[in-house]
Amino acid sequence: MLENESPVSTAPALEPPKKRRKGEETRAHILATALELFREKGYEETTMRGIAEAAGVAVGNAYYYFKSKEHLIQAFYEHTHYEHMEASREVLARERGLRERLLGVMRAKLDTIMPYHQFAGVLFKTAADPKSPLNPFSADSLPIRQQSTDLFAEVVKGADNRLTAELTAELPNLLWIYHMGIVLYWIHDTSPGCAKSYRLMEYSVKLVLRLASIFQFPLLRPFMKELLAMVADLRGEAVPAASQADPARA
Amino acid sequence: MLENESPVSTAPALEPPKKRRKGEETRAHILATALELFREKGYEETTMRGIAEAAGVAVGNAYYYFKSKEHLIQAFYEHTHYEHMEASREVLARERGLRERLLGVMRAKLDTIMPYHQFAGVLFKTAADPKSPLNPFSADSLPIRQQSTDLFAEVVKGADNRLTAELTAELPNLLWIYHMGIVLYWIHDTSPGCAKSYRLMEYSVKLVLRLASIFQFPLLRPFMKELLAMVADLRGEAVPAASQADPARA
DNA sequence: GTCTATAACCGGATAGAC
DNA sequence: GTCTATCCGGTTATAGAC
Repeated sequence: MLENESPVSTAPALEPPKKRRKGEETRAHILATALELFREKGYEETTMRGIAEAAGVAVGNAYYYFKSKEHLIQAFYEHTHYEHMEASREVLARERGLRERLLGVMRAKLDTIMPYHQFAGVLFKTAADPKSPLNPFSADSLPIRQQSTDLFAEVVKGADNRLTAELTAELPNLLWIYHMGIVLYWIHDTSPGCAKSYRLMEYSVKLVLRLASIFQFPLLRPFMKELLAMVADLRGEAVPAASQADPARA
Repeated sequence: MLENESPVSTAPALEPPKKRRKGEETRAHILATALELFREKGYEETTMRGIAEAAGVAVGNAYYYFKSKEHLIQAFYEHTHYEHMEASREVLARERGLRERLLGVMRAKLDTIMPYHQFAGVLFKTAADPKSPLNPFSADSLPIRQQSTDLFAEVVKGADNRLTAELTAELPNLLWIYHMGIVLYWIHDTSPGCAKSYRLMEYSVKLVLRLASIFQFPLLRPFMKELLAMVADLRGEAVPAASQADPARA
């Protein structure tokens, strides 16, 4: 025991510990091959046998790295998520106006997912199942959902606009939902280049911000407070999760 | 030729033409058995072989009546749709206020789908795929979608409230989308008795109507016109369909 | 046109040997 | 970590009976 394990806090070597390296490569290679085939032939038409063969591995090996065909999608989903975070970073560093920031982040979202439009339906198909780990509300998806929500928080916080505290607090969640709605529209959008989705996005950003400012009118404040209270109530506990069931009454 | 065919416009007999009758019964029996099994064990766990066996028919026969396992869901979907139409009829005959009418119709919607909450996820899963005939925007779903939209038109038209003409024209489509959103929330709702979905529905109905009346203010009319124009633009041509491709430039 | 029975195909998923 | 063999279930095909 206690051989030369725990390479965690050693020097930032260019070469990661010899262990793990091979596996990571195989994993990445299988994923890349799969995504390529998905783009070429679509999701349903691509078989796990086909992926394994094209990647030069055995079927069982593909399953060693990805628990199921759907999990390949999850990996893809994470992939575009990080691309989006990256693209958003630039926008947020550049823009100070709330409108420009939100617009930029939303445009970046559509831009990063566009190459996958043809098999986006499958993504959403599996994501729509409440029992699927791919479901954006699931515990498995929490890290990514949290990052996305934080991103929208950053959109709001870094802007020079003034908003009420209540709205600032709830807006990130509302924007996350809003962006899911846009993606949902995009999935069903058959217009050339998904031009309609872009138009919807641009218009609705304007709309959202106009609504936000309208509801700042003192006359409408109680209205907004009620709305935000409702939203807060209806959010939360997406999945009971399998963690220890605490029998203590809260 | 021209034997005693075309029983179409004869007397409204209680007994339909002897042909077809048996088949309809078998079909209904298979569907009922399938839905029962779905409710008992869930969709994935129910096999076509199991359905056939429980219904006392051969597998091939089940496929004779339903092109695929998914098509059983479509049949179920139509089933609850008609139940909803039925339940709504009563409400609309009784109520005259727009709020009460919309509330009643929406409540009826949730009530009719509640018994199927546990496998509703699968329904939506298949429905979310743009390529699936189950997709609510597909050509296959057009009849039902049309009926639903007409139902919402009836909600608005039969009410004693005054709304602008533009709003009255577009509201049915908007309400249809709105009701899909509520159903989407419901699918992911794990609260006891889906209480949250009912709360969301009741609150959002109030919200929708308040919004509608707010946007009638003369000051906000241009805002609303712009919004409605956008909605009209972004709606339409869901699926290119396989009908004759007319090469003439419009 | 409705139905049975049975075998086969295909592809996602798993078991267990190396 | 990687492989081969196998299972399982949706789906199809066939061939025939009422």
